[in-house]
Amino acid sequence: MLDKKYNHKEVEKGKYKKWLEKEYFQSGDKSKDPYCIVIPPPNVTGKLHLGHAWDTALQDIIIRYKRMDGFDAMWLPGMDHAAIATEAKVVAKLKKEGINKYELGREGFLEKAWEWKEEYAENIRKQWAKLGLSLDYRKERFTLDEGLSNAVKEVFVRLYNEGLIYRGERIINWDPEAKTALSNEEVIYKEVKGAFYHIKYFIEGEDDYLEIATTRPETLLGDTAVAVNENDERYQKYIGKNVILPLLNKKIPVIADQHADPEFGTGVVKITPAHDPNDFEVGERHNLERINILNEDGTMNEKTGKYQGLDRFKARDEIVKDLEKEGLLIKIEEITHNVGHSERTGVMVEPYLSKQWFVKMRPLADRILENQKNKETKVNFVPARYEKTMNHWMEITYDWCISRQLWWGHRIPAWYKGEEVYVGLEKPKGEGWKQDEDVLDTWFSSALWPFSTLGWPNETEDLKRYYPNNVLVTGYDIIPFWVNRMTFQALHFTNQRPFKDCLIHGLIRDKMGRKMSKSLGNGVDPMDVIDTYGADALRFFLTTNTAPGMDLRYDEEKVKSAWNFINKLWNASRFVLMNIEDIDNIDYEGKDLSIEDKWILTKLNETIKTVRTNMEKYEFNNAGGALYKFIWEDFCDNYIELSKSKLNNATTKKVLLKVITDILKMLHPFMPYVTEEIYSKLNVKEAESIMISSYPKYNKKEVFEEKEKLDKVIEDITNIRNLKVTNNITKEAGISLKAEKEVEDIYKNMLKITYENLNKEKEGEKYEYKSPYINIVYFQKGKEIDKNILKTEIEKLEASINKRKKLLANENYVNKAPANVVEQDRKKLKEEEEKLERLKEQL
RNA sequence: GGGCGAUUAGCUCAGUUGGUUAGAGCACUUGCCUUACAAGCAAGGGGUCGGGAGUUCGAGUCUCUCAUCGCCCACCA
Repeated sequence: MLDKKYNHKEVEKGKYKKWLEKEYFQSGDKSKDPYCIVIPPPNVTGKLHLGHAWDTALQDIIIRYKRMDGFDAMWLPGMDHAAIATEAKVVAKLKKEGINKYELGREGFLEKAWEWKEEYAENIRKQWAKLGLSLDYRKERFTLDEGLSNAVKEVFVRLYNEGLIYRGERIINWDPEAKTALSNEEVIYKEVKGAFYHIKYFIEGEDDYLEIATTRPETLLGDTAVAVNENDERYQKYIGKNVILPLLNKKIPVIADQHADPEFGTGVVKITPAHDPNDFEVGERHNLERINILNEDGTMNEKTGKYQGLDRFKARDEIVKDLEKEGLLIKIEEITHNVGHSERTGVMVEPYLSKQWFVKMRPLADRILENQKNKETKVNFVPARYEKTMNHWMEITYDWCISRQLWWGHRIPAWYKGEEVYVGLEKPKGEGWKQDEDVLDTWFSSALWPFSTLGWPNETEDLKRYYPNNVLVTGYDIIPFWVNRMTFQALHFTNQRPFKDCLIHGLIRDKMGRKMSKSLGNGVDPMDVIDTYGADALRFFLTTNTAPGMDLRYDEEKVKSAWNFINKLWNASRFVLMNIEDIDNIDYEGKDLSIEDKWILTKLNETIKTVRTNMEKYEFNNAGGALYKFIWEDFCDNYIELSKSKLNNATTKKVLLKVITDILKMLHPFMPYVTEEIYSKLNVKEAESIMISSYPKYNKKEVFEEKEKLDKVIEDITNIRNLKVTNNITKEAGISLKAEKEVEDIYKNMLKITYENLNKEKEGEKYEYKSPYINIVYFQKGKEIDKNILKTEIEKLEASINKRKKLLANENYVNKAPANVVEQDRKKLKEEEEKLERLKEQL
């Protein structure tokens, strides 16, 4: 028997371990159709947050549903080495211990990083277990493991040989804190206060000057030209002349270039090819020298004379001071503008000239855009609008900078000897080859995740069976980083989409709608929530409180509400278990079913249909809502109450058992622990675990037309209760009752009418309620009847009838609206008119 | 500047291809310790769907427009 109250800690205890021991999570039954999800690999940088809990709960719901529904369901776990993020953490940890990364050296550092990885991976597995995720751990992968590293190398080499990977000197986004290049996607633009510094650039040998505005005055040390637009009449006369670069007193030319916009600022632009992507292009066009003025750590380098060694911001201050001293500073105009920051370290990124490896994106992106036009082969986004996000990024894409000046990651498979470059899977033969020191962007390996985890480039059984994956579940913020890249790599290397569907969810926010972040300190640890309310309540909250693709606010009250729902389920189950001890099968006979049995079985089947439809559409909010309503209202409030007077009837008991079994099964993907606990206590069950039982199927034979009748009876009961409450009818009131035989007891039980008060006295005011199935009168002495309520109701009803009559008199409506809709209206009108009759009689 | 989303009850959110009287949870009112559950039961109150225009027999739902908020992208010398 169940305890009196639902206790999530007791319920969850030991279950996950048992599931693992029984190997329920394992895939591979070849007699079934395959269904595969690969987990978005969490970074081995720390704890899982609520966003992970949400993301994985969604996947677990899908995979458990599919497993119960007869698929060979495979959910592949794994983790991401998260190159820059992890390296930053390990560096910080070492720093605390007084160890410098560079003193440690590459090998020593990697050893520490692997130690870190093991520790955090184990922690993540523990959290997955707490959440109850049915992952097939035999398939677990790590982006840096041998197989995946081979896949990475293979892809790099092949793209290189196809001309889709190249090495070149470009302006990239430089993170001076992590001392590495970043991709455009890893740069976050934030609005900051800054200034336009207006500076005089004197014309060589003249008293005249050009006024130039810049937000980064320190870069003037790297200027190699000044540009104006050739159509700009103000400046045409200067083209071809030289200006004197302030502070350095160096001659640089005035050139004509379309980059200078006469409408913007003063119309004159300083050109710093080594520190601005646009200027870089101008430099290319005019063959200008590229002068890099920065060190890797963001300090000024040896080319900057007296400023050498100063931090870039300190140097800016000094330069502005010096300009002012020399009378070259015209004004400082304060502005707010968007400046790029590193996604990981948060520092301002520096556009920086550097030799890096790039993926040539245009052909790969076009492949996606082309493929998305084909309904049969495209990635189906849910909600569909997110396809636009992917397409948009693919339309504007830049070449992808993939090299990172880090140690933790896949080392670039390129070797150099003098001017020679060799790219291959292995070190080339011969002496003197030196491998590239850099590693690859972490997303380069995660882009291969859907197929590299299944064994690609080898033609493995798993790859044949589980690829493409059925669905990928992730947040919309990850589309540009990951979904896009998986898609073009998959199309390029496997000629298929990586997954058929892509279920997108939003971001988790705090109760006030703010993003959860460390700096705000508003983060919620899912493990704390599980401790307080249990994994089942957390999962139900996360997956049923929002429509697909929308953000979700974390609200403890709602988790509590989920807990209450589970407690309700618990108690309903308790009631059933208390009363079915002598039942050893659920094979009831159709002829033995009462009207209430038929009613609940019909409702059950309607619910199964709705739930299944919504599970297939990933609309778990609707599936959860339908279950909530069915369980609480139909089953608990009505069927259980109705069953209480029939507990000596074996059929009633069997129906109770049948319904609670199907309820548990349908809820299982949402709340695995509690459903398993209750299921284990059932007398009759098809499997030793609910996990491997079958998902309920819609059964047309158990849909009965008597359902309509009981719906009406229940409506009557509500109305009669309302009549009693609004008129203060007491227990002592006399009752006269006439009801249809089949439903008479239902009225009596639900209205708590006993023989004592039936026909007891028939004096006093009459309170009457009539319907097709019942005619009941309450007699209460010494009370005036408040007929106002009745009058209002009649007025309302009359208004509704008039409206409907008018509608049905409208030829346009009758001719154009679907027949069933019109028929519904006619039926409704008839009912309303009958009801009006009855009410008028009572007046 | 471009795109996307949101705007529905006091709060947080649903509302599927346009079709009865727009739903839920929490909060609120009233009455109940009825032996599955007081973290519960019963009965209620509360919104005209951001504003405006249009299409339609019929609009929360489709179109246009305006407003506010949020996100993404671009610009930012």
